[in-house]
Amino acid sequence: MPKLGMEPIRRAALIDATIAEIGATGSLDVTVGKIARRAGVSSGLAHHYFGGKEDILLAAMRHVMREYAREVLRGLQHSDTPLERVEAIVKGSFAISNFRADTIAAWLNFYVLALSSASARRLHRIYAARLRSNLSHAFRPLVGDRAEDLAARTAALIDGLYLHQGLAQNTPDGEGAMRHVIQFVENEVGV
Amino acid sequence: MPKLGMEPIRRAALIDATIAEIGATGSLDVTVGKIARRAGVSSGLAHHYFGGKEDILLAAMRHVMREYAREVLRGLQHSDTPLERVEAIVKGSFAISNFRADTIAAWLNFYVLALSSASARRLHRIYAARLRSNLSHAFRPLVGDRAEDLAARTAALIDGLYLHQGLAQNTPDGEGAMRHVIQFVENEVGV
Amino acid sequence: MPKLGMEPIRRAALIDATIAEIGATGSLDVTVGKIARRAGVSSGLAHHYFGGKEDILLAAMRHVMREYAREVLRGLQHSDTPLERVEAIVKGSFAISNFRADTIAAWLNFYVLALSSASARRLHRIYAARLRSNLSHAFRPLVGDRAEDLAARTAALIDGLYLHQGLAQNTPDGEGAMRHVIQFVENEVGV
Amino acid sequence: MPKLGMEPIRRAALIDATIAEIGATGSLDVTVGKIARRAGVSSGLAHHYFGGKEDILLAAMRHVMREYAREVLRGLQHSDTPLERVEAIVKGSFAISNFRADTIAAWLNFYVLALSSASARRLHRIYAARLRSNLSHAFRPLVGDRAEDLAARTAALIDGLYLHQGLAQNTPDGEGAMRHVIQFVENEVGV
DNA sequence: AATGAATGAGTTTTCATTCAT
DNA sequence: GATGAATGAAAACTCATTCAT
Repeated sequence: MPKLGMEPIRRAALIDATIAEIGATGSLDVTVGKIARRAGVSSGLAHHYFGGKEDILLAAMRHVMREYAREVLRGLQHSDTPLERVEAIVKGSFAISNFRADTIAAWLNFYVLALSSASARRLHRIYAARLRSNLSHAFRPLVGDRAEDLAARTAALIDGLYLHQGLAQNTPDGEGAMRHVIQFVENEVGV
Repeated sequence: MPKLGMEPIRRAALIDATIAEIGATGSLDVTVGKIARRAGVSSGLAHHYFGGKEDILLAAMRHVMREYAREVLRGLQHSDTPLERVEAIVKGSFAISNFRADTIAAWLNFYVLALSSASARRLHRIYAARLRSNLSHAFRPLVGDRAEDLAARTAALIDGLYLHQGLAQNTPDGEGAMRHVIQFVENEVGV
Repeated sequence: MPKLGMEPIRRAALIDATIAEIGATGSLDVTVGKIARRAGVSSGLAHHYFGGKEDILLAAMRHVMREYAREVLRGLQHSDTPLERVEAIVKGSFAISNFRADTIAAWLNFYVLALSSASARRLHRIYAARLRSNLSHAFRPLVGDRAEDLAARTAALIDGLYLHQGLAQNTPDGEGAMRHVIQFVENEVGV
Repeated sequence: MPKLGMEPIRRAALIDATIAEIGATGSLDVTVGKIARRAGVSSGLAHHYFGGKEDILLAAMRHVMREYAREVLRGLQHSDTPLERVEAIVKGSFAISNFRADTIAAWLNFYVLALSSASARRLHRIYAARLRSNLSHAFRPLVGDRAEDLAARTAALIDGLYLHQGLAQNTPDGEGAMRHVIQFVENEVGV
């Protein structure tokens, strides 16, 4: 007899398994079968819940993005000055909850998937726009019209550091990456 | 005697076709058959010359990297001051010869491939080390001990802009990306 | 729940089809697709159950060897004198259950496969050692120290007759082959 | 300018290379390209001289069989008594000129090829008939009407020992195999 | 709900064979 | 005569997806 309310548990398990699997192989050439096995369910069930492989991948990315958004939000709620707001966004990007080898691999693969998949592209645009907008608003009181420009550069730097950390031989160094960005920001806003 | 000296011609055609094909699909899920067809040869020939799919991909990336290195070198030869040297490296990264949609897609896919393929990783390390070293040398007369650090940040910014440009809806804007980096650099070295 | 317990049925069907296919072509240049079709399943399923072509081939041979061992065992259980034991082993080798054109073709191809495949060689060694040991034990009460030597010669004669029968134009004549060996044995032990 | 009289040299080199290649891989899954390379010529030339792969294989086997026939003939010419004649045939079968790992692998593969290839079968029949006839003639003065039967058994034993020696772990022991057969023969004819 | 049996399309890879030069 | 460039058919193998139970 099927237990009631299993669905959310299964979905979560499959999403976690997906990220773990991407982290383990380093690519999206991950089989639904392996994801399902890692989640302790059958491959059929994975399809049943998500529809298809791409949907599983996107659900996993949505989860990662949600975690990231939550982290940033938490930071913003404790920020009073504009500079603190900027730093909260940056810190959220490199908080350990997102900045694990698994998650970084998922992000990078997702970026590249956005080149070929329309739905991934759509999802990516949402994320990118929100990050840009967050940064822009935070920067405006500090640099006025340069805010847009600075937000773009900051976002690029963040993503570039993700790339480098993802490809580095040692464990991702969130602290170090964060300092890079904050130093850059402080230099730009002239603290 | 058979047509002699076809090999370099075929190899070049296959490499070009590979980059074009990656650009067209946006991913490395590109079939040897399609690459070969685009190059006007049979799939068998592609294997004959390169050995296998991964070898074709790596050969294509080596070609792209060589083009990039050539571009940077050309710039460095016309540079007299340290700042000019930095700018030459940056300009090389965004010169139209590398900074086309095709090539950017290849670069991004290559970065992600380095997560899962040992030979891609090896190749990537060589490229990354050279870029870092070039920037570091150029920065040293300007900022002394901060050179290493600044080189890392600059490299990350460059790669981040690649990522953003690759995912932007419009044609890649090398000029704009370049200005971003140069502005960043000038701000950091305090011109 | 899906149809359960299909696995043993499919495996048996695939093994039978493999032997039939080898018999039909006379070689191991048999495609997984053809085997699968003959077994009434898809080629994917054959891989699913066995892993790969070589595994299918080896599973088929293990089946043939098991049948042979069973036949010999049955004979031995009804044997009281040493000579009867020898004859039981010989009869088992040429019993109709093994000595059909199909099976002979499989054996011969298997022998030759053992020249190039380590796992086939391993399997062959097991079979050869068991046959030798069975014969040796049976011969010892009859010829003492000559048992080893005689076992080797008998085994060679059996395999040689397999070869000849396999290549003969008419249907394999197990009876005739058997008589050859038994006559040889009786002559050697001096009955 | 092509040297005159190169053809026989090329053919011989290709035949030797074929046997060596079969010995090295232990199977007939030998590529024309490898054979040609080993012989120091192009794959095109191999086809030019022999027509196709099967023709190369058959030419190699014809060569092996010719060597064997020569060996036997030489032995027969020095034989005076019937028993000496039998022994000459047996010795020829295990003379080092045929009984090398390479050659044995070729023989065994050839036997199995005869199951699926009509021309190999034809060739095999010629060889088998000749061996049988040689043995039969030699046996007749010794055992009269049992000659046919004894020839068949002797031929089977010879081939069985080939099989066993080909699959043994150590270097082929022609001497030992020969003794096995001669002992068998002497026992049968009652020396 | 959940399984896992089953499919079959799609991809890489290998090679005998052909042929222009 | 001789080359080796080029082809393309054939085969193994993988995997997303479907579906009966």
